[in-house]
Formats: sequence, C-alpha cells, structure tokens
Amino acid sequence: MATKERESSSWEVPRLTPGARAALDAAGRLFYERGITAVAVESVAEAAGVTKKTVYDRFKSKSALVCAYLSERDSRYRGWVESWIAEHPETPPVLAVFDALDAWMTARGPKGCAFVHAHAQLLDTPEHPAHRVINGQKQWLHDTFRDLAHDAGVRSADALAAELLCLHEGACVMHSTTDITDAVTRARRAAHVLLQDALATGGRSAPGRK
Amino acid sequence: MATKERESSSWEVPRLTPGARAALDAAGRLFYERGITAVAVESVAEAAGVTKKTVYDRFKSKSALVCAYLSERDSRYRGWVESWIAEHPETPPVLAVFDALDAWMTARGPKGCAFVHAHAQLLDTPEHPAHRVINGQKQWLHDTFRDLAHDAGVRSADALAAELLCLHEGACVMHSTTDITDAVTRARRAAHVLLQDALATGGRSAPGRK
DNA sequence: TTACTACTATACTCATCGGTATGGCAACTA
DNA sequence: TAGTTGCCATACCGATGAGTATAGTAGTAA
Repeated sequence: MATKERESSSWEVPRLTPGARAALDAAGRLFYERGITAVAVESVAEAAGVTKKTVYDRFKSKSALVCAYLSERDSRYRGWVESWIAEHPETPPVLAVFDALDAWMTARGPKGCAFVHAHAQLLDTPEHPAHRVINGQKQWLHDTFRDLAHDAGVRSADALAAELLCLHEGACVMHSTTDITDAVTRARRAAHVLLQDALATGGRSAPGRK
Repeated sequence: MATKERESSSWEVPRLTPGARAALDAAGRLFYERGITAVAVESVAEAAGVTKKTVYDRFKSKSALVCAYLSERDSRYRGWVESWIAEHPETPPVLAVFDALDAWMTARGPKGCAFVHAHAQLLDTPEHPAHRVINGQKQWLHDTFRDLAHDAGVRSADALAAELLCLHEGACVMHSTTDITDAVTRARRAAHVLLQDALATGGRSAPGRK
C-alpha cells in the first residue's frame, strides 16, 4: 500500500540501467535546483557523466525524463511521510505530516516544492504529461490528509483536508519566496488548532480505524 | 499609504508612452498565462501591436519588462486588497483579505499566483531583479496580515501573520495544481478559526488602533 | 527649419537547445 | 560465432529567442 503500483504510461521506465540511473539522479538535482526548462538535456548528461545519446537511448524525450524525475520524487516523498507517521505513533498522524515535511526540508534544501515549481515551469504546455504527475501528488496529499483526519474522528474530514493542504502548500511556498524560516513550524501549529477545532465543533464521528 | 512610493530602480519606467503601455498590457497577459520564460519578447510585441524595436526602446531588456510587469501587478493587488478592506468595514480586516483574494480570483482566471510562478520560472537566475519584486510582494502581505492582526487585538500578531500567509499562499497554489475550487473559501474559514484562537488564548493586547 | 520623440519595418548576429545520425567498442547471451 | 545491449564520441540539423542595426515616417516643439 505504501508503494502503490502506478499505471504504466508512455514515459514509464521499467528498470534503470547504470547510465539511466546516473542521468535520473543528475536530473533530480539540476531540475530541482535550476528549473526544468532552464536545464538542457546536455547538461544533465554531463553532470551524470554520460553522453546525451545515452540519455535519449534510456528516455524517449526530455518530457519522459521530466516525468521520471517527478514520479520518483513523488514516490520518495510519499514513502518519507508514510514511514514518518509509522515511526511516530505517539504523534497525531495529521500533525506528523508536518513534522515529516519539516524533516524533509531540513534534510534537503528548503527550496520549495518541486511540483509547484514544475507546474509553473511547464505552464505553456498544458498537454505535458508531467502535469498528471503533479496533480497526482497533490491529490495524494489531499487524500492522505482526509483519511488521517477521518481516522482521527473528524466528521468533516474532506473540508479539513483542504485546509490542511493549504497550510502544507503555503509553508512550502514561503520557504521559497520569503525569509520566514519557521513556516512549517507555524503551519503545524495552525494545523493543531484546526484539528482541535474540527474535533470540538464538528464532533467525533467513528473511532479511528485500526 | 495605499500607494507607497517605491524606490526607483534601474528597471523603473517613468511615464508610459502608448507603445510601452500596450507592450506592458500584452506582457501582463502573456507572461501570466504562458509563463515568463516561455514567452518571447517578439510575441509580446506582436500581441501589443508594436514592433520588437519599440519594446526595447521603452524597456531596456526583457528583465526590465518582467520587473515592470510584476511591479504593476503588485501595485494592483495591493490596491485591490486595501480598497476591499476599506469598503467592507463590517468584515474583520484579516478575513477581508481572503474575501479580496476570492474576488480577485473570480474576476481574473484562477491560475495561481503570478509571483510564485515567476519565482519558479526564474529559478536559474538568482540575480534577476524580479526576485526583489517577488520578495517585496510576499513581505507586504506578511506585514499586512501582521498589522491587521495587531489591530484586531492579537498579541502574537507576527506568528499569526505567518500562519495566515501560509493559508493565503496555499490557497493560491491549490487553484493552480489541484481540482479543488473552493480553496480560498476553506482558507478563509481556517483563518477565522485561527483568529478566534489567537484572540482567545493569546489574549487581546491593546484595542485596535483607529 | 531644425531637432527630437515615438514609432514602423526588416534584417541580422549569436547562442542555446531538442533531437537525430553515424560509427565504434566491450560485455553478455543464444 | 552472431546478435543484442549499453555505452562512448562527435557532428549535425532545425528551431527559437535575446538583442542589435539600419533606415525611414509622422508629429511636435525650439
């Protein structure tokens, strides 16, 4: 359940050869730090220590490479959040998501959300397959918040999920566009208040499953 | 106070000639809809009904045009929010900001925040002067929230401001990356809860200034 | 009349970049 | 031994785009 099989699309990469792995790693760094459209495939190849030909032999196109990059990042973040929740059973899961985000930001650079950035960088090509990956990431986050809220006993879990997602996304954005460094901490505190409010006013529904 | 004089920078445009006005209008549409890096100066000129030469005669460079675009949008949004607050004295100002955002989104297309998008699109050039405009816009929003919260009697106005900014930014992001259409409404409700909580637990400080 | 301003029109330079072509080499496998 | 796979190296094509150059026109102000 943690690693749900994603439908195989045109850009899907079955198994990664060493060259493909190196290219995808380099793409992960460069696309995130400098932006997708600003980084040439040539640069990715150079940083990976392979030739441009190899990149195109492993990935059909730059679009496919971009999708692989975002898809892998998506998987990583999902795994990160899910294992954080599992490893911190004493923390209310809804809040643990924010702790996971905080730790993720600390571990890697606080440069903002790769998916939000990708969306902006690919604004001119709405048909770009990466948009499906981007939407999928946000949808997963929303559904996760909704399920966790529901399990916590919140009746209007769907509404709360949207509010929590606001906080999550907003905290990421603030890390990239403001000097505020404790945005995630603030978002977590706000989430705590919203959760308490939802439990107090909306009332508890069923006891949390499992 | 509504239209505070901004310091004149290298990209500042004193008075706009008809050609410059047309170019800036076209840039405003195209940069926002398709993205800054994806739109050529040539395209802006064509859409404006002027020649590329005219654009470069009025604006030193594409960077200057981008700054003028963002700066003008910044001014417009500030004015929009400030007059919305003034025209709705019955609404708590902190919440009126979200109403203003909602109305702004409804009036124009809900395509997300131009500044967040610009930041992502200009990731590779940290020295780009537009980053100052972007940071300025977010700083203004934060300071506005802080002042309004303080006026409402919130003691920890600075902390609340960061949380409200999270909600504001998050709601914008959700409009561009998810199918959730009532993000601003949800953010407003969350802001209401946070405000009540801040007033109840943090306690009121001084009575709101005039 | 002169000079400046705002503009049109077109052509050009230079750089970047997505993607392809060609050709070759080493390892593994049928 | 033959074929396939994964890779290297290099060159190339076509498109796009920032910015410049040149030359000319209409209005306006000294």
